[in-house]
Amino acid sequence: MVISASTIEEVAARAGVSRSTVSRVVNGSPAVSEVARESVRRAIDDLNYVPNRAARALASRHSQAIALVVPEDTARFFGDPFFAAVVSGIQARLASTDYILNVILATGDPGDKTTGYLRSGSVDGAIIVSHHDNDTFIDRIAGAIPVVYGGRRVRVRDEDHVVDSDNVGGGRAATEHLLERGRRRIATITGPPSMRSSLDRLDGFRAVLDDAGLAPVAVEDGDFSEDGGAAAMRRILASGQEVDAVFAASDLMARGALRVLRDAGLAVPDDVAVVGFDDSMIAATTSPPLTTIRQPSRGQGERLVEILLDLLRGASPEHATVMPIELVVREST
Amino acid sequence: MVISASTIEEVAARAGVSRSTVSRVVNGSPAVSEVARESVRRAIDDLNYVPNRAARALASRHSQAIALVVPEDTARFFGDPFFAAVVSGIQARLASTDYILNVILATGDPGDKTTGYLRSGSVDGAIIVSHHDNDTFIDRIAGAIPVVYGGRRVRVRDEDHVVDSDNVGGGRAATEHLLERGRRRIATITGPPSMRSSLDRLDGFRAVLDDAGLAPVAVEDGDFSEDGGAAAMRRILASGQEVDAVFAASDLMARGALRVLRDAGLAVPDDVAVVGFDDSMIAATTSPPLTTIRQPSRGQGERLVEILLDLLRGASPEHATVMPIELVVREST
DNA sequence: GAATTGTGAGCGCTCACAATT
DNA sequence: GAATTGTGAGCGCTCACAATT
Repeated sequence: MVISASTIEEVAARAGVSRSTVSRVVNGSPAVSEVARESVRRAIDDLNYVPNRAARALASRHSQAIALVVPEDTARFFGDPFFAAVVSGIQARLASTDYILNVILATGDPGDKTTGYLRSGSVDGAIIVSHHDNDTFIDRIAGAIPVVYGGRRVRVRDEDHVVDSDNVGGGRAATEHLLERGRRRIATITGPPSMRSSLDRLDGFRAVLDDAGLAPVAVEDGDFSEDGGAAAMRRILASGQEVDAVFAASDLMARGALRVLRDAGLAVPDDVAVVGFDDSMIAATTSPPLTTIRQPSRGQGERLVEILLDLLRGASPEHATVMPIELVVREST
Repeated sequence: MVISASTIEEVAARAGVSRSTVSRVVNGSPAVSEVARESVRRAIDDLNYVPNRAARALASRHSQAIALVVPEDTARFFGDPFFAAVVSGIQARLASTDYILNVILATGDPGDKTTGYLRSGSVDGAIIVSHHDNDTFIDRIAGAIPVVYGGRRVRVRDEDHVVDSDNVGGGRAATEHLLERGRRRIATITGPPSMRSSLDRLDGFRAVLDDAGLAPVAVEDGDFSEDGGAAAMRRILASGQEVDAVFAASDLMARGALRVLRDAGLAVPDDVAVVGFDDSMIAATTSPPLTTIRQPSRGQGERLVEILLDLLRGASPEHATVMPIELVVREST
């Protein structure tokens, strides 16, 4: 049963006041008498009035909505608990504001429909996560509304507003930990090279091995997915090289690797030590529980919102925020 | 660099035509000369013009957006590959239309902000998935815009438009399969009782056992999550009862159960057979690969869109669509 | 008369300012 | 003069209809 919506004029008529007074009540202006406010409130209840958002946006030039743009494969976005944590941080920080969150899935090249939507005033700003090097449509969005990026872009630009984790530091910490455990034949499973976080974690990994005078046993792309991690692990084993440790650049890929190691009859950590990245919800429930690099995913979501809110109110937040990482030792190393 | 948007009047002036002609070109009307069309196109390009969606919505009374409303815990929504499949079906079916998808996370009681947004003309209709019995805000949405439900509500209402799987049939098929395998001491791990799909799958399970003159060894709530499934399996084992089979009402819960069984030193399927539900992406990669009930999750997403599109164009689609299920036998039974 | 184009009104709000108490 | 209220214009489109070729 869809009831047609009532308008501000109808509410005004019923309450015996003008359009303006209704608008003031709806928007919480203090410049309204108690009597008028009460009468408007009653009329709003009686008529089940909800302000028309398109009209409000047109007049005020603000939509009070922000978009979370996800240029990622749906299965990957949903499959990775890292995103769940970021999103819940975003939602939590937004709860106390008047902004509503609008999740826009922009798999592959989203085309003019999605790009146009984001440029058309439907949202006041956007948070873009899990972006890839070849996502050119992003520039068209950033040319129209304020944008904050979760993770630096592959081509880093100083004018971007970015909330990133210390991925290089995380790659370093994971690798140093493996060296401390006495491992010397270390492989890594990376994220896709189209993402800065993949490159940074790999850089940290390589730097530490370099300093130790070692070379990686293998560098395999696991595409940040569980199946990709499993496939990468299989390739590493199939190459016939000896391996005593693996740094997987996400917990999900690490879980895939653990599965393959178990199926191959290799013990973790006795034969092969494994370090993940994220410390997502799944890290504690793999078998064995996963040593990993914690990044504050939820906090990253909150920070993304804070930067965007600053931008929307015309402030000048810092361009690059780097969240600290931390090694969490469990039983896989 | 945010550039302020140009308007239809500016495009008209530059192209040397009226506002109306620009509108016709933008909206693909055939009643425009080639010359005018070309000149408008150039002006649009030059000015980087994108129609203001709020103005369009206000004038046309259509937003060309539909919402996917998810009254579900963020971690659960993201963690379950079933939703990923439904969402990708929705996106796929929507790709060929002018509608944009707006994912709205409505965890817990979403409050007036979200409800108001959905009632305010921001979207033309809504698809609601993973709804629970106590989600009262749903009625307020359904009173304002057309709504299609993914899954029947706990209180089934004939006037609702619903796309559902044959959950009772799925529960039956899973249980019959276990009986055929010679199992007699069968437990079930259910979804939350606030969801119709949980109740239906349990009904199918009970009916088949009843017909066979058997009683369930245990009925434990696993909350449709992997950890919930693991905890439920632990409770079943701790009860000390003999169990030779488990029907878990989702693949994710089944995976949790498999983990607990392995840790308890029980072999699957030799000691305990396990059937899941969904045939989601993870079913084939558990160890052992999971026997499960396939529901066409992606197809369900597509169908949800089709029903809603019918509603939006004023047609009268059928109220209840039931998607068929199918037993998929792998190695866990 | 058919094809193309433009005009006027209106969608439902906000916001500046004037008017009223 | 301060507190409260209302008026007019305008946000950027669409849509019916009239005007033009």
